[in-house]
This record gives sequence, C-alpha cells and structure tokens, in this order.
Amino acid sequence: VSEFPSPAAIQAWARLLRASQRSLEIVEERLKARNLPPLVWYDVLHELAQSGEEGLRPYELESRMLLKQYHLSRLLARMDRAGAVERVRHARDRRGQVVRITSRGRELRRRMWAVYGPAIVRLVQAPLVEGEPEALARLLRKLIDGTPVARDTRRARR
Amino acid sequence: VSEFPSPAAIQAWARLLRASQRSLEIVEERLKARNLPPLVWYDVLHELAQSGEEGLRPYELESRMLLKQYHLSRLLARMDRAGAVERVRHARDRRGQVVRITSRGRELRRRMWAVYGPAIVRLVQAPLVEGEPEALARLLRKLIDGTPVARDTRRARR
DNA sequence: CAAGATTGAACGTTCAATCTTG
DNA sequence: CAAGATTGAACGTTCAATCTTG
Repeated sequence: VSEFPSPAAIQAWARLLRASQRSLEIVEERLKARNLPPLVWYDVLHELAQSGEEGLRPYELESRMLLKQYHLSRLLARMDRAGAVERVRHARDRRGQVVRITSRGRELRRRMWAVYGPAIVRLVQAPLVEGEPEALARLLRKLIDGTPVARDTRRARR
Repeated sequence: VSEFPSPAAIQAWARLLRASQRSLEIVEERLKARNLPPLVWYDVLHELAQSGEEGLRPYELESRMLLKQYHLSRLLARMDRAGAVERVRHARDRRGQVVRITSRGRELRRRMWAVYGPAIVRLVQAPLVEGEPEALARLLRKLIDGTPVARDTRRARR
C-alpha cells in the first residue's frame, strides 16, 4: 500500500467533506431563518435532556460531544445567559459543577427539532432508497472506529 | 413518509457528522504540528495550481469551494501576505482581479500534501476493504446530488 | 501536582454596509 | 441598479495562562 491515497479514497474523502459541509450549512441556515440558535446547542440540550434531573458534568459533555474544555465553557455561558441551561456547584467535588436543562431549554430543543428533523429527512432519508441509510451508516462506522481518538497534544506543545 | 426521520436516517446523519468532524480535526492537528496552515489553504492552492498561468477569479474560487465572498476575501488576503498567492487587477473587467499561485505557494502545497495524503490513507483507505471506498463515494454522491445548492438568502434578509 | 473549569488576548468568521466599475 | 470585492464591528474560537479544589 502506498503512502498516498488511491483515487477512490480521495473521491470518498472529498465527498465526505462536501456532503457534511453542505448539509450542515443548510441546517444552520434553516435554524437561523427561524431565529433559533446553532446546531451545537441542540446536541447539548439533547444530552442534557437524556441525563434527566441529575444533569451532567461539563467534562462528561466534553467527551460525548468531542468539544474542547474552553469551547464548552464559553458555550455553556451563552446557553446559561439565554436561560436554556442552569449550572450549579457540585455538592461533593467543589472544583466542578453540574449542568441541567431548564424548562426553557426543553422548549427550545422542541422548537429546534421541528426544523432539524425535517432537514435530516430531506438531506439523508429522501435521497436514499431502502437499505441505503443502513449501508451508509455501516461504512461511516468503519471510518469512525478505524480512527483512534485524537491524541492529547498538550504534552507535545509544552 | 413521516416529516421526522427514521432511526436509520438519524444514525447515518450522526455518523456523517462525527466521521467528518473527527477526520478534519485529525488532519488539522497534523498540519498544525508541522507549522503548516489550515486545510482550506490546500484547497485554494489546489484549485489555483490546476488553473495554471491564467489563475482564477475570486468568484470562481467561491463557487468551486462553496465559500462566501467575504470569507474568501479575507482568506486570500492572508495567503497573499504569506506569499502563497498573488492578486492582480483584471485587465478587462476592472472591478475584479485574478488570483494566481506563486512558486512559494506550489512549494507550500507540496509540503501540505506530504501530510494530507497519508492522513487520507489512514482515515479513509485503511479502515475500508476493496470496493468500499467506491460504495461510500456512491452513497455520499446521492446525498450531495439530492441536496439542492443552498438558496441565496439575501433577498429574504432585505 | 492533577483535575475541573475559566479567561485575556489573538485570531478567524459573519453580518451588514460600503466601495468601484460595468 | 448589478456584479465583484472589501471592510468595520460584533461575535465565536483558540491558545496559553490562570484559578480553585482534590
């Protein structure tokens, strides 16, 4: 196997980037058109809604969503300001906090899904025929699994 | 068909986003580790290298790369400052300009490919077996083709 | 010191306004 | 006015430093 990719691999790569870039743009555009916040808010609200009353620690959200600590810190600050989440000091580990979805956050998530859901239908479901969503998911899974998690580069920078 | 997506469509969507997000992160990280610029520079340099001596108009780059006018304007300013491209007023249409790759830009592109190429091998080629890159490309093409170009929203904003 | 989290400053992106020429 | 392109200001992201508690 060469160090450089085959034409087929390059084509699959180019289309992976193009398909996700275009799809994301369309979803973000539709959310914005209804004065709704960016997609990343949906993911946070979704995780928090799943976690129920206990909420999640920021570092748990980080690992589930593959976000950087500082990124999430600022994102949660914005969501807090908007009343979509609430943050309380953790009772035992006082370095940390617990993040919970608010009722306003649940409502926001509902309104976002009303835009997001139909967009997924149009972008993924409609262009494919029976069995193809499963086939696509299976191939993408190989890429995800075949790709070790990005190594922590902090050590290298120091 | 429901207005809301099937579980299989949601799973394919989630993995599409995750696979591209993770892959992009890894590529950007590797470029940065060698003090090379972001991936978007590679795409610009690639298009310009293809276009040869004539170069390209910024609006041609825009449509090929699906970038916004203002985004490209600032990107080209940075690339110009780095000596990777040169911009000259268009001879006939004096509103516009022509962008060309420089020899420094060609050299930069070569060094980027030395990182980018092997990353594509690892991220796309290595995890798949014979025939699968083609199958993946075929499915992704359906998504791209099934997704009309993002409409121009300028009218709606005015 | 490590883990959990935040923050100032630098940088990149986006919006809306603006500029120049056709 | 339209097309091609840029830009000030607002906003979001990133790096590196910092803060607090275990």
